[in-house]
Amino acid sequence: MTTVSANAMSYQHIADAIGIRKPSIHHYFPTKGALIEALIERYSVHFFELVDGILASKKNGAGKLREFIGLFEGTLKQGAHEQCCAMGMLGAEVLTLNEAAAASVRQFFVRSEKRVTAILEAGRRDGSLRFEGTAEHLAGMILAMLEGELLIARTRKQPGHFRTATDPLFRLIES
Amino acid sequence: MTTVSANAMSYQHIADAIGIRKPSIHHYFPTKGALIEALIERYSVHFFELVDGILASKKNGAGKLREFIGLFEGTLKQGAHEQCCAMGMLGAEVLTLNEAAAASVRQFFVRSEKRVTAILEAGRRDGSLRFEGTAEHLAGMILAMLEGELLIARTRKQPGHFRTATDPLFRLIES
DNA sequence: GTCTATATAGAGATAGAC
DNA sequence: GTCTATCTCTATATAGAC
Repeated sequence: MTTVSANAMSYQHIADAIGIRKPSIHHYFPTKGALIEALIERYSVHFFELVDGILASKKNGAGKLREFIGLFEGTLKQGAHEQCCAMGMLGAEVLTLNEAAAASVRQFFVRSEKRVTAILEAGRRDGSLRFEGTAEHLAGMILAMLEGELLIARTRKQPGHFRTATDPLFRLIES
Repeated sequence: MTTVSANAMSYQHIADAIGIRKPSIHHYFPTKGALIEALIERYSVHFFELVDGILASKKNGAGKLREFIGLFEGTLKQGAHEQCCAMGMLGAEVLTLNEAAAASVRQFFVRSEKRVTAILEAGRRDGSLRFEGTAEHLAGMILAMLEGELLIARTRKQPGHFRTATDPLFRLIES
């Protein structure tokens, strides 16, 4: 199921993929809104488990930032479980989602920005990162860069584009 | 027509918006693929006219970069003709587009990256911008940041988020 | 918990009148 | 160039049997 958008994902696709019939899915997710909300919740929990693992590691700030960016790059790999960041996918469709789902997507980005802010502040404290201004604003920029590059990388034939587009960040802020 | 995705945009929506009936649209755009291709072409021509105007201006590189970023910020404004970057919208759906349309979207990003590269090189020459590494790679990062922030900004309630997430760039590369 | 059958709505698209 | 009428397909969703 190389799912590419919430709107493009249908009960029929899911039914075919897991080998049951369409109405059986409604037993678990009565409406599509409920299904998408569950998808967001599941992805979100998984993502922040990984991120909090990174935050708890012994690496310095720059190392944590590289690992965080690696999470995003990993979603582009052939055969990856998720072939794009589910939130970028849903963010693009946020205006078509119900209010609960839209709020969850918004929440995802707010929480992500907080985590990147924490990484940047750690890096500034331990001397591995150097930048002026608030960590929060720079975190917003980095998150935007990552979501945007996932989007752009999927349009490119060039596999290494993600790396060349995100590496310049380290030339700018790494000590 | 607050169009939010190519898949969400239907002949019916267009018909309602411009006051004719669905089949009349097929007279101009026989298939939806043709319609989307025309949309991409039109948007692309318009966008690069604006960008080339910026490139030809007397501003220094940093000024040109600010103007280029302003083009993206403008698409977020209430009542703007386009309420999101059409290419970001289509980029997110690129895997659902036909080959011709997908190639046009890819081409759009390639050409955009070239323009940003030119702006960065101009800025480095005139001394208004300072950065290490290739201008092309940094251009990839900036474009990713812009597309990603358009996406994220639409999920945020906070109107100033675009500005705070893109401003840090200038603290990093402006002389 | 999964199924068949079906309801309802909307999509893209075509035929043919005017 | 725009219309009415219609086709076909697919979508989400429900009822009710097993």
